[in-house]
Amino acid sequence: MSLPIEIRLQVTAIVLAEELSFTRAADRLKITQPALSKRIVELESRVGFAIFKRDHRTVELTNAGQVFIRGCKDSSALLEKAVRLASATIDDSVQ
Amino acid sequence: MSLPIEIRLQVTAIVLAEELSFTRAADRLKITQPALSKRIVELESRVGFAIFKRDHRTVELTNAGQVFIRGCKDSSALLEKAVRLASATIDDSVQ
DNA sequence: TAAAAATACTCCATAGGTATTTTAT
DNA sequence: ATAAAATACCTATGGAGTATTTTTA
Repeated sequence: MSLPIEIRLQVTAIVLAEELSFTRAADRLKITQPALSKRIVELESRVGFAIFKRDHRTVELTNAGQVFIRGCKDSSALLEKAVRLASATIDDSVQ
Repeated sequence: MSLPIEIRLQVTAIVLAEELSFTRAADRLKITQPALSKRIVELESRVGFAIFKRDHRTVELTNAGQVFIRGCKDSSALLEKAVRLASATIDDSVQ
C-alpha cells in the first residue's frame, strides 16, 4: 500500500501526455500553467523518475513516462469498473 | 476519467475494512477517529453507495463495499506494478 | 524578442484536530 | 454507565492563483 500517487496528479499527467503542452493541458484541466507545472514536479518527485522531458520548446514522454501513463489509465479503468459493478450490486444491507 | 476517488480515501476504506472499527483504523492511519469518520462520509457520498454498515456496536462491509474494496486493491496493485516497471525502464531520454 | 515552462509570493479552502454529543446496550 | 461513531467548531497546511523570471530558438 506504499506510496500514494494521488488521482489528481495521475489525471494531470494523462492530460499533459495527450496535449504535450503545459499551457494547453492547464487549459483543459482548468488550472493555471504554474499550478500544472508544480503538479508535475510533485508527481515526478513522488514516483522518483522523470515522466516528461521538456526543453522549453517541446514536451515529450520519457520511456518510463509511457509505462507510467499506461499504468495510470489501466488502474483507473479498473477502479471505474469496480465502482460501476459495486453500484449495481444488490445490497440487502444498504443504509 | 469521471469521478476522482482519491487514493487517501481508498486507503482509508481498505484499512477500515480490515479493522472493522473506526477507532482502531484511525490509530493505524495515524489520524483521529472524527477525521476518519469524515473521510468515510465523503467517500460514500462520492461513490454514491454505502460501503460500510455501522450500528454503533459493529462495523461491517456492505455487499457493494466488498466489491468496491476489492476494486481499490486491484487498481492500486496495478498502479504499483506499473510504477515498478517504469522505474526499471531504461530511459535514454531521462533528464 | 517571443513563446513556453519555472519560480516566488500570497491567499484561501479544506483536511484534520479538540471537544462534545449521540446512540444503543 | 460505557463504548464507539457522529457532529460542531476552529485551525493550519498545502494547493492554487497572480506576477515575474528564465530559457532558447
